[in-house]
Amino acid sequence: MQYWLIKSEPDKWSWDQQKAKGEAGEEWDGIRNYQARNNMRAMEIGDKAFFYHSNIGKEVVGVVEVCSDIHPDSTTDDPRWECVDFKAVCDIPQPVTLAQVKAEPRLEKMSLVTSMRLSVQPVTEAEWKVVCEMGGLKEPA
DNA sequence: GCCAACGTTGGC
DNA sequence: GCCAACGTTGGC
Repeated sequence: MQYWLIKSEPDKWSWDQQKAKGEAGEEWDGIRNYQARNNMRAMEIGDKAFFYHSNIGKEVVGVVEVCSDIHPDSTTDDPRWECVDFKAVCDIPQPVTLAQVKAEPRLEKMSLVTSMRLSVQPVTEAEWKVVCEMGGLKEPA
Protein backbone atom coordinates (compact mmCIF):
# COMPACT_ATOMS: atom_id res chain seq x y z
CA MET A 1 0.00 0.00 0.00
CA GLN A 2 1.49 3.27 -1.10
CA TYR A 3 0.46 6.88 -0.82
CA TRP A 4 0.28 9.55 -3.51
CA LEU A 5 -0.80 13.06 -4.24
CA ILE A 6 -2.62 14.12 -7.39
CA LYS A 7 -3.16 17.69 -8.50
CA SER A 8 -6.01 19.26 -10.36
CA GLU A 9 -6.95 22.79 -11.21
CA PRO A 10 -10.46 23.13 -9.79
CA ASP A 11 -11.37 25.06 -12.95
CA LYS A 12 -10.86 21.89 -14.92
CA TRP A 13 -11.71 19.12 -12.50
CA SER A 14 -12.67 19.95 -8.94
CA TRP A 15 -13.03 17.93 -5.77
CA ASP A 16 -16.80 18.46 -5.94
CA GLN A 17 -16.87 16.95 -9.41
CA GLN A 18 -14.75 14.05 -8.21
CA LYS A 19 -17.10 13.40 -5.28
CA ALA A 20 -20.11 13.53 -7.59
CA LYS A 21 -18.68 10.51 -9.41
CA GLY A 22 -19.00 8.49 -6.23
CA GLU A 23 -18.02 4.84 -6.22
CA ALA A 24 -17.73 4.73 -10.00
CA GLY A 25 -14.70 6.95 -9.86
CA GLU A 26 -13.17 8.80 -12.76
CA GLU A 27 -10.32 8.26 -15.17
CA TRP A 28 -7.35 10.49 -14.30
CA ASP A 29 -6.67 11.42 -17.89
CA GLY A 30 -4.69 14.19 -19.47
CA ILE A 31 -1.36 13.42 -17.83
CA ARG A 32 1.39 14.12 -20.38
CA ASN A 33 4.48 13.78 -18.24
CA TYR A 34 6.58 10.66 -17.99
CA GLN A 35 7.37 10.89 -14.33
CA ALA A 36 3.73 11.41 -13.43
CA ARG A 37 2.72 8.50 -15.67
CA ASN A 38 5.39 6.28 -14.17
CA ASN A 39 4.00 7.03 -10.74
CA MET A 40 0.55 5.96 -11.91
CA ARG A 41 2.02 2.76 -13.32
CA ALA A 42 3.38 2.01 -9.87
CA MET A 43 -0.07 2.36 -8.28
CA GLU A 44 -2.17 -0.55 -7.14
CA ILE A 45 -5.89 -0.76 -6.53
CA GLY A 46 -6.58 0.42 -3.00
CA ASP A 47 -3.66 2.87 -2.80
CA LYS A 48 -4.69 6.22 -1.30
CA ALA A 49 -3.94 9.66 -2.66
CA PHE A 50 -4.45 13.25 -1.58
CA PHE A 51 -6.51 15.40 -3.93
CA TYR A 52 -4.83 18.78 -4.24
CA HIS A 53 -6.30 21.92 -5.77
CA SER A 54 -3.60 23.82 -7.67
CA ASN A 55 -3.85 27.47 -8.68
CA ILE A 56 -7.13 28.14 -6.88
CA GLY A 57 -7.09 27.19 -3.23
CA LYS A 58 -3.66 25.56 -3.31
CA GLU A 59 -4.72 23.10 -0.68
CA VAL A 60 -5.24 19.42 -0.06
CA VAL A 61 -9.01 19.04 0.00
CA GLY A 62 -9.73 15.33 -0.03
CA VAL A 63 -8.64 11.72 -0.11
CA VAL A 64 -9.15 9.42 -3.10
CA GLU A 65 -8.44 5.77 -3.72
CA VAL A 66 -7.07 4.02 -6.80
CA CYS A 67 -9.95 1.96 -8.23
CA SER A 68 -8.57 0.61 -11.52
CA ASP A 69 -5.42 -0.86 -12.94
CA ILE A 70 -3.33 1.17 -15.37
CA HIS A 71 -5.05 1.49 -18.74
CA PRO A 72 -4.74 3.63 -21.89
CA ASP A 73 -5.73 7.28 -21.53
CA SER A 74 -9.00 7.53 -23.48
CA THR A 75 -8.36 11.17 -24.40
CA THR A 76 -5.48 10.34 -26.74
CA ASP A 77 -4.49 7.74 -29.31
CA ASP A 78 -0.87 8.05 -28.26
CA PRO A 79 -0.02 4.70 -26.64
CA ARG A 80 2.58 6.33 -24.37
CA TRP A 81 -0.07 7.85 -22.14
CA GLU A 82 -1.79 5.66 -19.61
CA CYS A 83 -3.67 6.34 -16.41
CA VAL A 84 -5.67 4.87 -13.55
CA ASP A 85 -9.10 5.73 -12.11
CA PHE A 86 -9.72 7.35 -8.73
CA LYS A 87 -12.79 7.44 -6.52
CA ALA A 88 -13.43 9.90 -3.68
CA VAL A 89 -13.01 8.51 -0.16
CA CYS A 90 -13.52 11.44 2.20
CA ASP A 91 -13.12 15.17 2.68
CA ILE A 92 -10.25 16.74 4.55
CA PRO A 93 -12.17 18.52 7.35
CA GLN A 94 -9.72 21.43 7.42
CA PRO A 95 -8.01 21.67 4.02
CA VAL A 96 -4.23 21.79 4.32
CA THR A 97 -2.79 24.68 2.35
CA LEU A 98 0.49 24.80 0.50
CA ALA A 99 1.62 27.52 2.91
CA GLN A 100 0.99 25.20 5.86
CA VAL A 101 2.90 22.38 4.18
CA LYS A 102 5.84 24.69 3.51
CA ALA A 103 5.77 25.90 7.12
CA GLU A 104 5.81 22.38 8.59
CA PRO A 105 9.38 21.10 9.15
CA ARG A 106 8.24 17.46 8.98
CA LEU A 107 7.04 18.09 5.42
CA GLU A 108 10.04 19.96 4.08
CA LYS A 109 11.05 17.01 1.90
CA MET A 110 7.55 16.41 0.57
CA SER A 111 7.35 16.34 -3.23
CA LEU A 112 4.72 19.05 -3.11
CA VAL A 113 7.52 21.38 -1.93
CA THR A 114 10.52 19.92 -3.75
CA SER A 115 8.91 18.95 -7.08
CA MET A 116 6.35 21.65 -7.30
CA ARG A 117 5.35 21.00 -10.88
CA LEU A 118 4.98 17.24 -10.81
CA SER A 119 1.27 16.49 -11.04
CA VAL A 120 1.27 12.92 -9.69
CA GLN A 121 3.67 12.46 -6.80
CA PRO A 122 4.52 9.88 -4.17
CA VAL A 123 3.87 10.67 -0.50
CA THR A 124 5.66 8.85 2.30
CA GLU A 125 3.70 7.20 5.09
CA ALA A 126 5.14 9.70 7.58
CA GLU A 127 4.08 12.64 5.39
CA TRP A 128 0.66 11.09 4.91
CA LYS A 129 0.06 10.93 8.65
CA VAL A 130 1.24 14.49 9.22
CA VAL A 131 -1.06 15.88 6.53
CA CYS A 132 -4.02 13.84 7.84
CA GLU A 133 -3.35 15.18 11.31
CA MET A 134 -3.09 18.78 10.08
CA GLY A 135 -6.28 18.31 8.10
CA GLY A 136 -8.23 17.18 11.12
CA LEU A 137 -8.62 13.53 10.16
CA LYS A 138 -8.61 11.52 13.38
CA GLU A 139 -7.70 8.27 11.66
CA PRO A 140 -5.33 8.52 8.72
CA ALA A 141 -7.59 7.59 5.81
C1' DG B 1 -1.38 38.53 -15.56
C1' DC B 2 3.42 37.80 -14.89
C1' DC B 3 7.23 35.10 -14.75
C1' DA B 4 10.35 31.37 -12.96
C1' DA B 5 11.06 26.56 -13.21
C1' DC B 6 11.25 22.80 -15.76
C1' DG B 7 10.02 19.27 -19.27
C1' DT B 8 9.90 18.37 -24.21
C1' DT B 9 11.10 19.02 -28.98
C1' DG B 10 13.89 19.39 -32.82
C1' DG B 11 17.99 21.11 -35.41
C1' DC B 12 22.61 20.23 -35.88
C1' DG C 1 23.83 13.40 -27.99
C1' DC C 2 23.88 18.33 -27.06
C1' DC C 3 21.53 22.36 -26.37
C1' DA C 4 18.58 26.26 -27.71
C1' DA C 5 13.86 27.26 -28.33
C1' DC C 6 9.52 26.64 -26.94
C1' DG C 7 5.39 25.34 -24.22
C1' DT C 8 3.25 24.43 -19.86
C1' DT C 9 2.61 24.55 -14.99
C1' DG C 10 1.57 26.83 -11.07
C1' DG C 11 2.83 30.21 -7.29
C1' DC C 12 2.47 34.88 -6.47
